[in-house]
This record gives sequence, C-alpha cells and structure tokens, in this order.
Amino acid sequence: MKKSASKSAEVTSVTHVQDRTMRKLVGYHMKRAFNVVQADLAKTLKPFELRMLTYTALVLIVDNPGLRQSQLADAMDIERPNLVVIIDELERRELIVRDRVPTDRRAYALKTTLAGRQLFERAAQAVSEHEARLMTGLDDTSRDCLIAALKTIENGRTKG
Amino acid sequence: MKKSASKSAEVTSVTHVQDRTMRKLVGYHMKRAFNVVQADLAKTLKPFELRMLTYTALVLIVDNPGLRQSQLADAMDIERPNLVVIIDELERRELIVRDRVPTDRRAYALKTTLAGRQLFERAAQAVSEHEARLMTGLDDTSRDCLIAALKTIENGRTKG
DNA sequence: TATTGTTATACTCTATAACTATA
DNA sequence: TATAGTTATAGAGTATAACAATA
Repeated sequence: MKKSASKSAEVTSVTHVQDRTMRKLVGYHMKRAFNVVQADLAKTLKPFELRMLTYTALVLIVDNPGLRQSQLADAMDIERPNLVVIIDELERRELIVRDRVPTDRRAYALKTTLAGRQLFERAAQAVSEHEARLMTGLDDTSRDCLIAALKTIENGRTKG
Repeated sequence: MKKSASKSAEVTSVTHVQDRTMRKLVGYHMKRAFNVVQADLAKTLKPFELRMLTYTALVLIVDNPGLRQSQLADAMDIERPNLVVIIDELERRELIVRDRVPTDRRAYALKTTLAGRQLFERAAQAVSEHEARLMTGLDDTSRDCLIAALKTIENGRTKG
C-alpha cells in the first residue's frame, strides 16, 4: 500500500465525502436521525418482544380502551390492512382482546388484558430511559423546539 | 344509528384518541414527520423516476466524483449490499458509470454522466421546492434548531 | 351505498451471511 | 488475512385492490 501521492490526476481519491447539496435538506437529516432513534428503540423493545409498531398500538389501546381498529390505524397513521397483523400479534400474545361492539357488529372494541397492561408498564419504563439516552446533548429548549418543529411538519402534510 | 347516549357503561365509545403516553416521545413525532417528508419527497421525485435513495446517491456522486461504493454506502448510512442495486439502477439508466480504479482493481470510482448531471439539476430544483413547501410554518430559527437537533441525535448513535 | 375488518399482493428499505477477486 | 463489491435471502414497513359482513 503506497501512501505517497499518486502522480496521476485521474485518480481523484475521495478522502472526505462532501455533502453540501444534501446537508441542507431536512429530509436527509430526518432520515438519519430517525434511523438512529429507530435502531435504539428496536434494541430497547427487544427484551419485551415488541417493535415500534406493536408498542405504539399497545400504548394507544392502554390509553384508549374500546378503541376500534380503524381509529387506531388512523391514530397510528398506517393503513387498515397493515394494522391487522399487528393486532393479530398482540392478541395472540394475549396482551389485548378484540371485543365485539354490541351497537356495531362490524367493529371491534380493542382492550388490553392485565398481562398487556403489565407488559406496557415495564416497556414504558425502558422506553423512557431510551428517550433520555437519545436526548443527551439536547437542552430543554432544543428538545421543545425539536418536537414543536416535528409537529408542524407532521401537520403540514401535502393537501393534494 | 342511535345518537342517544347508551345506558351501558361498557360501551366506551372513543371519540377522540388520547395519546398522552406517546406524544411526549421524540421517536413518535419523528416517525410521523418523516413519513410526511418521505411521502412528499417520493411524489416530488417521481417525475424524474428517482426515489429518496437513488436521488441521494446521485447527489453524492455529483458532489464527489470518483467516490467508491463503500464510501458512498458509509455516507448514506446503508449497508454495502443494499447500495449495489441502487448503483445498478443509476448505471442502467446511464446516469452514472462505474470506472475501475487503476490503483485498486477491487474498487469502482463512481462518476456521473452528462445525463446524470442534467437530471440532477432538474431534480434538485424540484427538491428545493419540496423543502420550501415542507418548511412552510417554520421560521428560520425553528428550522435551524430542528436541523441542529437532528444532527445531534444523528451523531449520538448508541455506542455499544 | 358506505364502512369495518380482512385477505392477498407488491414494492421498498433494511440487515446478515457467504462468495469472488483482488490487496 | 483483510477489503471491495456482489449474491442471495429474510424481515419489516408501506400501499392498493377487492372481498364478506354489517350498517
């Protein structure tokens, strides 16, 4: 391995990757930051055999007993068909139940079981620590600003 | 459809989804915001037949002629195997070329073609408009704060 | 007719192991 | 032996169309 400089001008050896075009873009940083969050959250939830989506569904059912699948899909911002397997998994593990809604026999009222609430309590504690870990390096002002900015973008979805 | 109140206490009809547990979590908002950005970006890049990943790769090759695949994968924060199909696609469309590096015959020096640079120019313009669209509602301070916060999280990847 | 949940399907992104050809 | 690129593969998330049961 030669360390000496090549005499050929064609060998444009890139030593430091230049990203001046990309680094201005919010989406670029959002993706990278989200990947970090997602990877750490996955690791955090693994001991509970939960993923981001199953955890989110469990949390929302804990906080909203009687929720219907269509409402949950809407709240989670995913399509109804994609929620089915998530609910299937939580139900198979007996963390939630699908109760029939007497007034509308098409729908299910989603409720947690005791085991579901207990798992939620333990997982929520771990997630809380995960959050603290991620927020290291951000002061309260930055943190508030970040969440506010994310909410603004989140609500500004393209209309048409 | 009865609108009158049911006498059964069991029918806990959820009218507004409560998300007090989730809304505190940065990852939750990050995901939702990222989905909005990603969806709008996909729509923006569609006319150019580019996706977020192919666009990012093209941009980085434009800015770093001679870049190697391993460096690009590293810069894009994806695994080397996943980059191969992206480079394949850009090469098939003759937007970039894989040049052999004379000093290391294992590696490729990635370079854009004229068509690649021209497509980049047009796409970058559209992406710039997409960014402006997303940032509507955020003043300069919030925007700077958002990017700074994302970078902090991005760099604070879990060590072990 | 419209809606709830469902099935089936397809596409994208991500992650790992193992191979080849070079170094 | 280590590295660059590749192949194969599997898992997860996302999106749409179409169906049965019910409203």
